Amino acid sequence: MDAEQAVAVAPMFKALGDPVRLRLMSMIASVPEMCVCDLTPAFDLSGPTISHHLKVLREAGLVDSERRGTWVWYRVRPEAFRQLGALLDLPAPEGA
Amino acid sequence: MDAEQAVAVAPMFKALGDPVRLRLMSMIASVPEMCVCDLTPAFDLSGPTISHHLKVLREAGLVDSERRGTWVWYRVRPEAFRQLGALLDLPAPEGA
DNA sequence: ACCCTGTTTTGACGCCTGTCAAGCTAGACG
DNA sequence: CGTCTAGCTTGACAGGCGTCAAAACAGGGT
Repeated sequence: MDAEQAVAVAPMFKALGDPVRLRLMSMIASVPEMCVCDLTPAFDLSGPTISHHLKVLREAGLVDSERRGTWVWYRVRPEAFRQLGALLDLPAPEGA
Repeated sequence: MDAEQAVAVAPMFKALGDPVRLRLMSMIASVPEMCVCDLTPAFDLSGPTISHHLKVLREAGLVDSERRGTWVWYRVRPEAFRQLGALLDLPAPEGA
């Protein structure tokens, strides 16, 4: 992996490097799409804080959001997941 | 994924969420083990800074280090990689 | 015992992050 | 148009992070 690719991919890992965002990601990935109104009550955090975390996930390219009427829906961007998964398939060292 | 698991795993993603650490990890994972003396010159950073990043990777459980004589050698902890990879195999949403 | 090289620790600095309160915007419904 | 709800943005604050210089530590060689 060269420096350029590292700079491109690191933000995705960084976005997942917070327990709240990891749970948000897991919840969103477990269904085709998820309403913010169902995400927020799962945490002991203010609405703005959840909104902030969702923005981080969005800007990392991990999720997409869409407003439909009153509610906003989030879904995962599967190509981002594939990119991360491919990176973790690094050649396993001997003795693994 | 429950909150407890998220708290346990997030530090691994967080450790990979820096371009320097991602490259370090990639370099270490590409061979059975890697000497710090070969890692440091690959970056335009001071020795202490590289040492700091290696410590973060170590404390996240991603690598192990061992001093042999003059030099210190790093190698990946494959079980950590497997744990991360398993998490990224989340059920893909329809329309992927 | 002493120094020389390789690595880590400590201390300090500025920037980034997670959080909340308060204010703002978008859409639905009278 | 007014107002209600859902969600986002802004501003502020404490704590964390990346970096380096300086100092400390570990081994090997002389």
